[in-house]
Amino acid sequence: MAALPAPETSSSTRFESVLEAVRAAILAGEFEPGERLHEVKLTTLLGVSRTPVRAALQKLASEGLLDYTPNRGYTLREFSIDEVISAYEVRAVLEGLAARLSAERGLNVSEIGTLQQALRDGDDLLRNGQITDEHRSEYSRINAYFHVTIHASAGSRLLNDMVYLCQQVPVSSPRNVVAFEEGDVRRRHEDHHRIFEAIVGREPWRAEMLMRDHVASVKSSLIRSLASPAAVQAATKTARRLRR
Amino acid sequence: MAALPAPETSSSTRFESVLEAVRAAILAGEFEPGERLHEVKLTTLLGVSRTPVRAALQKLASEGLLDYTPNRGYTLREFSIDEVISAYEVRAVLEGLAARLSAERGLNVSEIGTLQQALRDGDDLLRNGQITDEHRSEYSRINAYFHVTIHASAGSRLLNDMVYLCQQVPVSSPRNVVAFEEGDVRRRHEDHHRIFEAIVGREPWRAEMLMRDHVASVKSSLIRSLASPAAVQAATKTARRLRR
DNA sequence: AAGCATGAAAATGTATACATTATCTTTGAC
DNA sequence: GTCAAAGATAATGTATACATTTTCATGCTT
Repeated sequence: MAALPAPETSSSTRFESVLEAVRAAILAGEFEPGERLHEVKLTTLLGVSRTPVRAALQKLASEGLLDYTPNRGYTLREFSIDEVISAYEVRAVLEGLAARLSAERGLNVSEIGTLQQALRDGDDLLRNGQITDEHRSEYSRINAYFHVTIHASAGSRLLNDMVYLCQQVPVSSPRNVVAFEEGDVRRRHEDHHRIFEAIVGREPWRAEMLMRDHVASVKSSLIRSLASPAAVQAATKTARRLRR
Repeated sequence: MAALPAPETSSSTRFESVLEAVRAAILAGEFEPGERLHEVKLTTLLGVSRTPVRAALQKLASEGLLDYTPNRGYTLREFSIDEVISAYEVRAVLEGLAARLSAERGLNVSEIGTLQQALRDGDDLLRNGQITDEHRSEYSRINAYFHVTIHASAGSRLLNDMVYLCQQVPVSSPRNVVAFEEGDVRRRHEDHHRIFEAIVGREPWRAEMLMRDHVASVKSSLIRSLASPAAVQAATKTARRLRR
């Protein structure tokens, strides 16, 4: 069936463990926006010395999650709705560029294989009428594979790093597809087919526009769900938790 | 005359001094691509302990200048021509987005003032026929003001951070305008006038396309100068030094 | 001679002590 | 009672010692 494995996640060094622990705590809403993250507190909380804690905080600041002021330490950034939305705008133009570059360079055999696999897996998953939460979560993984493959085929590390940064913005992670309605999922899967077509057909401009609109549509869904929280409550659940 | 002051540059903490010192050393070509940057060596070289050195190296890695592997330290990244070129592609779509967002939001009085000042200063500078290196360097500062103001008016910190990251890629910094031919400088200044017009006139799509092409043209100039190094030797000078 | 195991050297990871800066509390003056 | 100054407290910045890992050289085995 699905030949796309889940990504591995190991941490050997303490710095990495602390990094993930603090990141998880932040995303779980355990800090207020603007709140200071004291090194010593985290130290006692995590049972390690200040050294790996400092390194982790610096990394999180470079990812945009924390603010840093010399001699004053780190504070949790607050993300306004505007910033979350513009993060999608940024991601849209970046992924659009990735699709264009990919179409210009052309895909290699392995990349074509992965994309076709992702398309087939999606087809299979959406074949039957009903879509459960499990389906959505599974589709989320397939979706990630599709996009990551295209980013990689663009051949620009800078571009890759920046897409990663976009995904570090709370609420703008691709796993949020879980929160979308069934029609949205089907529509997006059809987008994938067309985008693949444009890239394989070496149509850079079309690939860029399709991908751009594809990602921007996530933004629209988000705005829609924020406008009517009762209608699609699942979508705002995470958002509210993070803004608390 | 020119009411646009130069940016200030102070460093209070040692971490910052080390950061700038190492960054300057890298940009001056004092390390080979792929070469390791040993903490202890930098320690003895700079007369500080490993702590600020480690912090500086981590920062430089987050900016994309260094690679990091746990337990194995930092190495200087090598930037292929392709990567430098695609950095311009990225910058083009990002600045294009900034112009679009700026046109959508509209400029405030202060921003309009700064942009008009930049345009006037450019007009004055380019009025007389001859353009010296001093003129280019002066125009470079005016150019930076124009672009930075538009980034800021887009109102997205993520976008700002990413444009900054693009500029950290060697050879792709805006100060490279210095290396351009006279016709290029004049052409770009005219671009500025049209971009300003589009933003003030609240034409998001036009603003985006103009800005995108404006930045992409820098890429074209770079490619041109790389193709015929004898013709525009100044442009490649920095590039060769950094790739050595 | 090639390859592998062993151990020494050196580099990075981590903890901790001390220095410097920021923050808070207290005290005094008005 | 309010404000300001001074000291106390606590936080971050830096240096250094120790732990762990990597790397390299040495010598052994085949």
